[in-house]
Amino acid sequence: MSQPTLPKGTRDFGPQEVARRNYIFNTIRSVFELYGYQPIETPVMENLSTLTGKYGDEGDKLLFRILNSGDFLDETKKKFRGTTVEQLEAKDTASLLAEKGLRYDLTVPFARFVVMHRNDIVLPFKRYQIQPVFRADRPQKGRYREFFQCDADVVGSDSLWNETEFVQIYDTVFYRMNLQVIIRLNNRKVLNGLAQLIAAAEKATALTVAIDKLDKIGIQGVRQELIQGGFSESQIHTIERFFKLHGDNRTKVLQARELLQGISEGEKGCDELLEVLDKLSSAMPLHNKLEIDFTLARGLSYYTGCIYEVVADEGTLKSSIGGGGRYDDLTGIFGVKGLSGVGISFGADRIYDVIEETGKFPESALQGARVLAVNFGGEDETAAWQAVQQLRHNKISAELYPQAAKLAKQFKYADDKKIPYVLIIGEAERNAKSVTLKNMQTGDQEKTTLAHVIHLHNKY
RNA sequence: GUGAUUGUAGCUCAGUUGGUUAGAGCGCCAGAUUGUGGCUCUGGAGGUCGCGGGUUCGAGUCCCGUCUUUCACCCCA
Repeated sequence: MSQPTLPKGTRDFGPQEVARRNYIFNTIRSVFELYGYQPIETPVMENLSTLTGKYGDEGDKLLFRILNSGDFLDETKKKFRGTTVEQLEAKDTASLLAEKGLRYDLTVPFARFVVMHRNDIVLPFKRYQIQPVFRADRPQKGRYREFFQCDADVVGSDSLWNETEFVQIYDTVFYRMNLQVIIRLNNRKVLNGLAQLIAAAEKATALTVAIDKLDKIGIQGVRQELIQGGFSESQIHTIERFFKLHGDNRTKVLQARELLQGISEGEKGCDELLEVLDKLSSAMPLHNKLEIDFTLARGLSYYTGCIYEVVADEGTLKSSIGGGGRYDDLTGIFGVKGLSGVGISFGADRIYDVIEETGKFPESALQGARVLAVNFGGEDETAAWQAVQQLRHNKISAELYPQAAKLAKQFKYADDKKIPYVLIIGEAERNAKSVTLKNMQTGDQEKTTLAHVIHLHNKY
């Protein structure tokens, strides 16, 4: 087949899809800016050395690597002539083939940005970033190889006001999108405290990975997973007491704090959660559900404090449409110690899928000309073109049908493109110094003046 | 990366145990209607059956490979 195709997991976007995506981006952007975040952008590609080792072994496998340019292949062949496979494996041969990669998320490039521009930025630095990221994953429902993340992070502030405001940002964005979501909140210190409580600090990761699956594989599944992970019955019993805690958010945290008594890290995690809840209680009530959820773990290993996850409370997509958290020493990996960061991310493509499925895109997400002027050719054509210019001069988006085609064809064009008004200027109208305006939705049409048309449409 | 699954007209899909010239609906184009879209009627165009190989007298149909789609696992937005 000579038909062109797209790489696996990538998509084209037509005019309507772009309009709807812009609606999502604009909603998120306006809330970010409302909270004082400023935009930055970074390149789609980073040095591989910036990216590798930041996302765990699984993450490294999902990095897209960019083949080096030039005739390096021949050079490399010469360079390694006569060397054995064992010698090759001992060297960093990969970097000879690829030294650049596509970014995997926006957080690591942001950390790199902060380090490189540390003398130019004002701390605490609040930035947002809306750009595509790339993962060499197998595509499936809600999972793409190229997708947009919308991140807001603040670096250089330990204050829990940041954590508090991120809850509000999530709440506000989804409220503006008319979407019901559940904002889940936990704290890594609580999870670490739990691991210490059962004397399994070194297995903290295995522990969190297992209990993170609770809502997916159920209590029995988690038990299985924990048993396989080498946890004892009594350890598992303690773990289960944790995720069986119930009551309102405050009660749950207080109960957890009691269970973690004497484990200072765990107590601190609970105190942080309580502080965020307190701060929120003195603000306007949230529109969406906020749930303290001790089973929330999140994969990225660099989280150290509060962690967030957002799932839609409507539609069928079960995976998260947003997530984030606090990471102490984010920039440490790039040599600048002691800078703490906290941030959140919106998964724009998954949000799109949910809004699409629930039919909640507003009509205004459509865009295009409001008025089509029909083209009769000759002097009529000139008159229509002048009218179009008048409309544009008055900020009314308008277009002239580019040739004197059959009227039915021109009307069908307006119909197909959902242009709501058609302006008709023919010989009769020119003689009467008037125009005919047809409303494509109602089918009504009236003879009027161009000035009146402009007056009418400027009201919108 | 593991395990399934899909591919036939622009779109959604039929296509019998392998058997003439591969069909339908929608869409598209033209006409009925030379100043009016949606509704109706009439006619028309449009296919290397994902791609490559194999079996067979004969393959859309069976076999192998490959790409692609979708889904689950892993992991994640």
